Amino acid sequence: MARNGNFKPTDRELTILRILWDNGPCTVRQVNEIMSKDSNTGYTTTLKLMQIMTEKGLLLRDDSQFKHVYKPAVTEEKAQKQLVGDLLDKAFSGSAEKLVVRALSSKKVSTKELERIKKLIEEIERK
Amino acid sequence: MARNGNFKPTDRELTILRILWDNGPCTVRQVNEIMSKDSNTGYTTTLKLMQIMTEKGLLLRDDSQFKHVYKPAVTEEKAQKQLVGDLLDKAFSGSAEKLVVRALSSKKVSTKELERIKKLIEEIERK
DNA sequence: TAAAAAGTACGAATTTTTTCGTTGACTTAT
DNA sequence: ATAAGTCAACGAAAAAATTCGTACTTTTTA
Repeated sequence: MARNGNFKPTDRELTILRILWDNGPCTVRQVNEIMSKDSNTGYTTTLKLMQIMTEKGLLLRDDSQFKHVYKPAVTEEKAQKQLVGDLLDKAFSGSAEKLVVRALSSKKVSTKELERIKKLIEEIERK
Repeated sequence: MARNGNFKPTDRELTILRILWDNGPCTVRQVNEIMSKDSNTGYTTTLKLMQIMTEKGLLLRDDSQFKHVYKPAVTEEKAQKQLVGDLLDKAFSGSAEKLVVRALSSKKVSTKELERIKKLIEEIERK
């Protein structure tokens, strides 16, 4: 999917990407253990998921060793942009403002974060 | 789904919700016509989708007339909060700041919008 | 070095989503 | 009032996502 420009991971796939972004390249077992903290998942289930994700072009696999090591094929930044862009279109009719409003009101955001966001806005405005 | 607190519409379902939020209560035909502008969809396909959404608790149906009229069971605001919250957790490890950064950099945002967002931030800060 | 442990591949079952054909009920225009 | 058009119900099938059992391979360890 990443290959042909279509990046649309399912929930489960996003969970795995998240784990790999946070922890760096992992084996299936490592991913499975982290994932199982929240929702119990059989080892082979995780394996299959990651194999399919590799086929889709979402993950890259190093199979030169016995324990295959997987890593994301997409940077966190690129994926996040895509996901936000999608949500923007589908749920907010393209209004970034509304999305920001909801984001800021949906979770507690620290004063420091707010300050940084303001700075970002001012930076954008200068261009 | 909305019923048990789980609000997780599929893409297709979100498209339909979007149409109903924008246009107010609609018959299946109306929704189908709007949806078909982008992607051709058979009438019965749309019908089935909306029936299932009704079962799931995503839509409400008035079937007192021959032509059933559907409307969202969830307000746009509530749905948007949910969706942003979900994405926040799943793709941003809960960091609203990052999400906002991505949102502002993923689409062109007008100066006016940026100003309004700044105002919003200042408002939040005052509390 | 042989048994146990850990790993991958494969295939199949299950569930969910998406699609649409057919049928029969209700409305409208003739 | 009847033919043509519009609609909802239903069932079924295709496609996608999720799950896991089993078999086979490699590594570890006793």
